[in-house]
Amino acid sequence: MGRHSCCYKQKLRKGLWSPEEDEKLIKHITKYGHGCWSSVPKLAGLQRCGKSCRLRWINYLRPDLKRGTFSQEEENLIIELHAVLGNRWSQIAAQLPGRTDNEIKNLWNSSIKKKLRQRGIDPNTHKPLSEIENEEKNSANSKNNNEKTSEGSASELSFVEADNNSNNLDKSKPPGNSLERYPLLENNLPNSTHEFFLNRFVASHETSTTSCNNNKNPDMSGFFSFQNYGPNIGLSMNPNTNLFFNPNNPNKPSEIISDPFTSTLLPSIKNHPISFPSDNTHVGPYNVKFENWDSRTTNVSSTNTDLQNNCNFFENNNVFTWAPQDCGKPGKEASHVPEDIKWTEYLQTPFLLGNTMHNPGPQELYGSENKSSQGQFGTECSLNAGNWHTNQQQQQSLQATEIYSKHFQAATFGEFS
DNA sequence: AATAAGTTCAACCGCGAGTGG
DNA sequence: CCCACTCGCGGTTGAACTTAT
Repeated sequence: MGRHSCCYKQKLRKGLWSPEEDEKLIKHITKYGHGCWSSVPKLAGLQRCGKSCRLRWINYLRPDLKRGTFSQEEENLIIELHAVLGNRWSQIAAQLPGRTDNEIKNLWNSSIKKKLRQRGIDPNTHKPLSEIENEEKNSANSKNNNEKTSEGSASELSFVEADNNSNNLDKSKPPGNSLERYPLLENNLPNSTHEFFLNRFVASHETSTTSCNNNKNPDMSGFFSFQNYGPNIGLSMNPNTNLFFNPNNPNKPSEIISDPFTSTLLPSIKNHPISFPSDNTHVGPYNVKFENWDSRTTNVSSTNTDLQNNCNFFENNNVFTWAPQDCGKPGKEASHVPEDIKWTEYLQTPFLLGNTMHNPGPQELYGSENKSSQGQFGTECSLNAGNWHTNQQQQQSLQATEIYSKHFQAATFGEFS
């Protein structure tokens, strides 16, 4: 592991975080918010650079992290999303509440890739490996031919080639031959399948961030039809991964997708009526009392009407963005548009996902193994250095949806305050 | 028991985007 | 437009851990 140049200049600490450092960071952020990350280490009394603090918080200390082993449903979802989004880990992570992009990326590289290859599926293109080999042969042939004629035609083959080289992954394009894998889109596909996906994403993003009364429909239906995968990988044939589908009509977009805020209350919220937890269980590595997390997260008396009437509900209440409380630059804060909430966050907020993923049992969610020092998702980890009390039984009894509805409640109704 | 090989995952690196002066 | 700064992202690294020999 290297060292940030800023760390090097300032002779800052690097490497693994000690419990003492974690404690300092948590205390600081829970009390003051992170503000400008660059100022956090100084204010928190840490010999780290702001970047390192940010990373530590986002990937490890955040209270809404799930941790533990990935469930089969989560893996399936990752595979499906990867087929659409490619290596856009942050967007994939946005679909999996409590998971970080880093975590998902690691899982992909260490586990899922291997599994797919074992099943004869190319993890980059999500096509059968045999098909890839054929295409490579054809590509080689056509390349020889094209060299004699013209260059630069954006062919499917060149796309596959690019995808096969992860270093050259074109982030603007989802991988693979979409027509084959997204049959529902056949009638809708524009000239470029990749553009189609991108446009959908961009449109939905813009829609959600610019106008809540906009009825643009980020139609995601038909994205997933992974006939290539075997049953053990369990993809879209899994009825529980109907993330983007209207369960009554898979060919039509869900009401949730079409208009998350104007027409009706989020159906998933309806289906998962909020009930306050009797305990104060959190999923992060520490049990944290939020004293002054963010002015927008506390003292919020929110109702369903708020959700309906205020399209900026999440933004105003900062439920998911953990935005800075004070960014040191007054102008910036004054005109602070809360951190950009991606379409994915609108659409697949935890309670939405809870409705789309079946509720896996605790064993399924977290696995039964006790990963010694990795058991960081205990609910009652003391802030005492080196004394991380875990209560995995209690933790494991929480299902994903419960966990996240709790956090939603907590953030919305001031549970942490 | 010792060691090599393989795996996991926390953390770093470098880049690009956004923003303000 | 340029520059400085911050933030966030994806790729990569390497220490710690696990498994195989």
